[in-house]
Parts: sequence; structure tokens; C-alpha cells
Amino acid sequence: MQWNVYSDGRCEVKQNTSQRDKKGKSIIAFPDEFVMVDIETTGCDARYNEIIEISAIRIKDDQVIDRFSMLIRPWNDIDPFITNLTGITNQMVQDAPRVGEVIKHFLRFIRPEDIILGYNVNFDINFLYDNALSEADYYLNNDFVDVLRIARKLIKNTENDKLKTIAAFYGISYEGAHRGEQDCIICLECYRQLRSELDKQSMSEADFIDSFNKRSSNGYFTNQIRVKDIVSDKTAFDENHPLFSKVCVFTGALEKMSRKDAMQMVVDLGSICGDQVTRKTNYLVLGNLDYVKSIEEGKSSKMKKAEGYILAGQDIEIISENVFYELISGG
DNA sequence: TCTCCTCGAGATCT
DNA sequence: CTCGAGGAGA
Repeated sequence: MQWNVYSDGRCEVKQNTSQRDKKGKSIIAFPDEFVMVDIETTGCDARYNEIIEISAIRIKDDQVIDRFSMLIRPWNDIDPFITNLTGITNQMVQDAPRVGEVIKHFLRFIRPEDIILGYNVNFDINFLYDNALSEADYYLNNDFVDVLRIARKLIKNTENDKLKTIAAFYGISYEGAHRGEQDCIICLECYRQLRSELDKQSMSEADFIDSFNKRSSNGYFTNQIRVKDIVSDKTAFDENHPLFSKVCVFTGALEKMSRKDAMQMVVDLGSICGDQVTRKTNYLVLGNLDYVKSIEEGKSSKMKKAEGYILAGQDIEIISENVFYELISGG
């Protein structure tokens, strides 16, 4: 909580700036022209910490066409932890301009219609938004693309999704990282690799973008995987496969793959996925339900329904994830 | 089958 | 914060 303290002793809670209601949207896009941005700061909290470096590079049609990089002299000393992390010392910034001057230069570099890219770029946007408003009376409202979100969706087998890890995954040098300009270049290289990853996974950019934008008109997430969204491009199937023409329904979270991937395997075998358990259901595949608090006795509604049908003599089997994989592989 | 809603897990930037 | 689940009700 921050306070405004007046000379007559009055004080009041500082205006809630955390709304940032003119801020641009986080979008998923692959624009032909954009500005890659990275800042260095004295800490992680935009309310209490200061920007000490702003860097940006403008890319058009995969070419760097303009650059911006300036150090800033903060009002407070730079903590040794930050100097150790970034290599930026108090001495390096002693003749640098204040944030007000630098942000005004930056606002001349960036154009209102530019799309900003960066890694976890919401962090940078928040600092820039607050300083643009307080120092230049300007609302920074550019939409932005977070390369982290793209990486999270596309890269599954790394231990985490830090920029360092994604760079290593693609063999991109991390030399000179934690300085603005170099981080822009590293992020740009990762972005290029991630974009080409779509081809490797034979996915169109439009489909990839769609997978993020499954929001209903009121803005709520409706990210449910629906049976009708899972189609097979295969035309011939092995009719002797144990799952052929069987109806499979999933409940709970699978441990070894996403439900969507599992459903894709099912339809690629010529089987049918169901959204809910019915008399036509043949297999109910049991994922992990532990984390679902609303579930009583560890059983989802699909399980209870299936058990009811089994008691009534229907041909339904409730199977574990592992048994499901055995069935998939034809065993 | 669609809309609206709730919940838990797991992060990233300096 | 974002994302991936499940559920009630129409």
C-alpha cells in the first residue's frame, strides 16, 4: 500500500494505479513489423522499483531496421544484487539521463500502432506504462505479444520456460544476457525458432492463434476440448484394432499427455470420442481427479454415470490411463 | 451442445 | 497472471 503525504499532515491512499486501464491487450500474432523490447530495473515490482535501461529493436520482414538503447540514472542506488545480475553499476549510470528524458526518447522511437514483443513482456509493459504516464503524461496502449506464452504452448519437454532455457533448447547463445539489447536479440532468435516450430509441428499460424483465442463473447475462458474439434485426416483405418469404432470418454487429467492429444490418437484409430457418458460409451478413461475439489468420494459425474450403466448391464469399461495406452498400442 | 462459472496448479520478469 | 480441467443449467 502506498500513501500520498501532504505538507499539512494529511495522508491518503495513493490512487490505485494497478488498474492500468488504457493498457494494450496481450495478443498472439506474428506481425511482419514489430518492436522487440526489454528493460532492466532495480527490482521486480513496478510500484517500488525503477527502470535503469530501456532497449528496443524494430524488425520489419525479418530485418532489424532500427535500434534504441539507453541507460537511466535512478533516484536510488542500484542494489548489488542487480549489479551482479545485469552488470550495470552505479558508476555506469552516473552521467545517464533520468527516466523522464529517456522515456520521452523511447516514446518517439515507438509508434502508437506498433506491436511490442518481449519475453514475459507484461513485466516491461507495466514499468513503461507507469513511467510514460507519470513522466510524459502519455498512455502507452500498444498491444503486445508475449513470446513466453508462445514458448509455453509449443515447447513441452524443457524443465521450465525461462528465456535462458528456451535459448539453450535452440542452441542460442546466452552470452551477455540481462542487458537490454542482448536480451532483445536472444528473444528475437527464440521467436524466430518458435515460429518455425509451427512448420515442424505442421500447424498453421492461424490454427495456433485460434487455440489461444477460444473465448466466448463475454470474455470467459471456454477452453474445453470438444469432440467436434477433434477430427482425423486419415481415411482408412485398421478395422481389427481393439478400439476401432468404439466410443471413448475421458474424465480427469491424464498424466502422460494432454486430453486433446489422447483424443487425437483415438480418432486417428477410427474410434469415436464422446463428451459425456451415454449408453453408447464403451470405455471411460480415468485420469487424475485428485485436484478437483468439487468431486465427492473421488468420483466425477462421468464415473458415477458409467457405474450406473454398468450395474444396468451396459457394455462399458472403466479403464486406467495405462490400460488405455495398452489398448491404443493394439494390445 | 452451448453459455456461464469455479477451481487448482504452476510460473516469469529484475 | 495464464491455462487446463469439470460442472450446472438451459
